[in-house]
Amino acid sequence: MKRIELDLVFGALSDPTRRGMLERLAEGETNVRTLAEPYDISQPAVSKHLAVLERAGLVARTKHGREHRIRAVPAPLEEARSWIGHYARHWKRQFDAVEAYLEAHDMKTEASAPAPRRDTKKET
Amino acid sequence: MKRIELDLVFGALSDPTRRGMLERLAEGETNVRTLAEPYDISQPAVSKHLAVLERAGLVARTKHGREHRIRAVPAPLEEARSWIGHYARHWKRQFDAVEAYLEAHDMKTEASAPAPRRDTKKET
DNA sequence: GCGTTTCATAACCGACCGGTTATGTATCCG
DNA sequence: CGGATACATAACCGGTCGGTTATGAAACGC
Repeated sequence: MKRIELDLVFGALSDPTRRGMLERLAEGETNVRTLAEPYDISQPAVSKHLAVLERAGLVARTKHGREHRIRAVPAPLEEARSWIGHYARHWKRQFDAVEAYLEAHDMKTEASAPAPRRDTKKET
Repeated sequence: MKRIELDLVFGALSDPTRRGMLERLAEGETNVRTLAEPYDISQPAVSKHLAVLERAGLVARTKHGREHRIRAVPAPLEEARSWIGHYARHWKRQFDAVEAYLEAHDMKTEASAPAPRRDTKKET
């Protein structure tokens, strides 16, 4: 369930136009037209991008007459950041260990050691 | 250029199988078969997922004989996290302001005030 | 050498994505 | 009222995506 949400959040972030819109929204609420301004795409394309962002919960909409004011919603982003952060810690540790190993054995650039010096203790 | 990279990173993260693989990689390097084990998909499908992760720079590969040892690479994730973090600060501020406003005016749930009490000073 | 294992590549399929044009629906305004 | 403005929706199109089966290539082990 959370999985699906993350799918949508990361999926929404994978497009530069949508990221650009979110960046713009950091400056404050705007209507759709203003949000679309920097991009050389049709108005329906903008509506679609907004729909994607909305489905992911990244933006919310408040109708003011014929205008739709769009604002960013930080919660899903925090979730995404948290996911990354949670695993990044492990990865970093892992990565550092590998780096240290390669460094120590002077094996940078493509390992593959075909005839291994068998004094390495096979660390399962 | 960085834009394209972020596209790839977020795009790679938008799939639950690939996120699962990264989670698994937090526990350490593995070969492709082991990485594929939890998923009920064909081996070529796994290869494709790995290719996506590799293109995004999230994963690196070292051939050991016929095995390909896969490991996580933290750098692109840090970049993604940093992007989120950079704008999340603004969004949060923005969001809190809006929340406070709605709270103060008791306007939670769908605003749109059709017949506005016209003592509000029209704040552009 | 030969079968097995590990993985990649090719070709194909249905679904979705990002874009378009055309049209519809409210709302504002003169 | 009627036109203009702000937006959504529908229908379509080419490309990518996630999956498949079939096949290929390289390394291991007997």
